[in-house]
Amino acid sequence: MGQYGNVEKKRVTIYSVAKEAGVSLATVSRVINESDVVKENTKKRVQEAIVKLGYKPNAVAQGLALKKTTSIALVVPDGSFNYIDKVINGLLDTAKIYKYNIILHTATAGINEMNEIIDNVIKSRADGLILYNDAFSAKEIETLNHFQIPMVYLGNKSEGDTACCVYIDYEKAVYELVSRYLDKGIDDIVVIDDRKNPTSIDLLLKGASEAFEEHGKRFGGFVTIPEDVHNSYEYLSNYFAHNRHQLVITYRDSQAIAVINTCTENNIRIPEDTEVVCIKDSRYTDMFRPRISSFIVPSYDLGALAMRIMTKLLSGDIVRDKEFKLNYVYKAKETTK
Amino acid sequence: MGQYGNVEKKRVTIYSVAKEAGVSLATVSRVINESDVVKENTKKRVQEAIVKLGYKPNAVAQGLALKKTTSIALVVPDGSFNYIDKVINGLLDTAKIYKYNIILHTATAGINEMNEIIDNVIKSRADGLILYNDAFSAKEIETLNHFQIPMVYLGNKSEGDTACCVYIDYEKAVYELVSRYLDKGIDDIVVIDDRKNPTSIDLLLKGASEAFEEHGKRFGGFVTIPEDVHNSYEYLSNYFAHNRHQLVITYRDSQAIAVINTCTENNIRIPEDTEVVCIKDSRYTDMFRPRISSFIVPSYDLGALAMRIMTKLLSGDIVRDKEFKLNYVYKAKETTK
DNA sequence: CAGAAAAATGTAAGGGTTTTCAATACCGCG
DNA sequence: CGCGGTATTGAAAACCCTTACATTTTTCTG
Repeated sequence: MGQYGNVEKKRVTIYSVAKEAGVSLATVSRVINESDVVKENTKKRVQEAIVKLGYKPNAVAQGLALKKTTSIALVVPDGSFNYIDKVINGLLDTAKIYKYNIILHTATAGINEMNEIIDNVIKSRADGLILYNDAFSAKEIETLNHFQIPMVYLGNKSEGDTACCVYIDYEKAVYELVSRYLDKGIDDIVVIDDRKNPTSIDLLLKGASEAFEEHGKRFGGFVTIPEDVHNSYEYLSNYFAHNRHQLVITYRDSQAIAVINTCTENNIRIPEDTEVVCIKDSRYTDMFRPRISSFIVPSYDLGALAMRIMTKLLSGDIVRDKEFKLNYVYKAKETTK
Repeated sequence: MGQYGNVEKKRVTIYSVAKEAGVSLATVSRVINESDVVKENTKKRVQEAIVKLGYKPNAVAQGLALKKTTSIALVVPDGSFNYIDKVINGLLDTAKIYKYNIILHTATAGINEMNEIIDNVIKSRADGLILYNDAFSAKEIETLNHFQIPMVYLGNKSEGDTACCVYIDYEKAVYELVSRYLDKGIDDIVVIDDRKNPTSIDLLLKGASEAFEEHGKRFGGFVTIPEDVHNSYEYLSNYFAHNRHQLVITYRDSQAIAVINTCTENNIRIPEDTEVVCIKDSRYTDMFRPRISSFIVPSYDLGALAMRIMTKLLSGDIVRDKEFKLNYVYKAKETTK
């Protein structure tokens, strides 16, 4: 059985084209690769042969010859598509421009599948690896640093200082937000601490802590969703049915919605009694009622930039900066006063 | 520059292993591929050499030799990740089991990028193509049928009858739903007709029409969002601020939310004045308030099955059925009486 | 128009596997 | 011990390309 089922037509290779055009295969190769040494006349003949035979270069053979595959592996947390939508779009659009293919992998955060993925990346000879790591622990990520694979961390700071990273400075965002509230004398502030997204959440906690410290106070306000809790919505519901706070900060829209729903159901008015801020905006933060106050995050750019950096890395360019922080904008809506 | 940056260690290939183990490369190949003709003793020696050298087979070379890449291309509509989350999960999990890699492509519905994608698929020698096609027009899909690529349509019926398809029988779902309402004497029913998802929407319209016809009535109730409308939320808002209906059927959660928000803002009570049903459930249909009545759709299974079928296709098994319809369950929540 | 330089093209050696077919090693038996 | 046969192993072609280097053709100079 040949490629593509039982098609029995003989394959058309660079040889067929060469024969058809009456040149050597080297010349055909040069035409394909847009080398400018080929005479205009010959080039035309070859191109006609290519069209006539419907020849398409075999990327696998090219990959073998060139020792690169123009494909890069993308690893995202299992079940994350609903919130990394735009990131992936940015990534894919940029990949398309540079003719890279994206091989998609998911890893369940918590279960250390990194070794398995690395294995695959090495076998498949992907040229590089982009890791969307807002849900992976330092330990999981550490696994990656043993390998000499061009890598970009996307969505968070890289701990091992070898790889590039592009992310939003959530630490600063939260710092500014919390400071503002502390200035107003509001200090009953909690951060929803979802242990399934440790790296990102740690930034939030850090930002909040700093702000508190600077105001001579100690930050202790986190609601920790234990790692083994399956239904975090239920967990939060349960908590907020019995606890009140002045300001609740969440990372994901779904958590903000859980908090808001629960408060409303328990006659806690939003924003009068409790204010809620979601760190990352999503298409739903604006569709939900009340509209959820959040930071507006350039997700598309995040993905696009990560891919751009990857291409630079792969083309051998020296990438001087290791950390790329993208800006965010705070947008107060209806869940804050 | 070698594979993976400036690592200068000589590559370890099947030759290195052969040398290390004192056998020929053919034997190493046999060990790798778990051929059972190799003597136990030799096999052990080879395996030790593999471990010692850290050898990983080069999938590119294998691909060339075997004329297959164990990778399959997945095409999804641009910007669809927020709603095909689970489908992709099912697909990837299954792909992992069968050791297939997924190459991810997006195509903007409406702009005919299929040719470009086909080109890529052929160049990259992906073994097959899975098309999530709830947003592609028949014309776009037609392009694909010219090529002898093993293909599975996911999320919708295939028009060209060559390829397999796995989908939810939305037509029947809507038929049943509408019939139920008509039986109750409710006939001011509209379907949100988003021209950006023609194939799926057409099924809805068909299902509704049938039900009406059977009741001796003519169905004319669609609110068509023109293709050139960017912000469909706004469009729907505008419409529902000035029009009332007894039952509104939408395909996506975001459309249902738009309708509900607008109705509420215009003092149209839900579900008392207007009922709303969303065809596909999502994590948000249950988080939104009021909870949105919807069909519960086995999205994960949809993806998993598509991939399973693909593996069957590729292993040369005869796939007798062409159409795989998956079941759905209707779940009345708070937007219906 | 010869000869040198430049331009265009061709030859052949990889790149790392799989697999067919041939060669060798090993077995049991007479 | 020799033979037929089977179990292992090896040699080499094939998969389809790129590219350094060699060769041929073209162009230019005097």
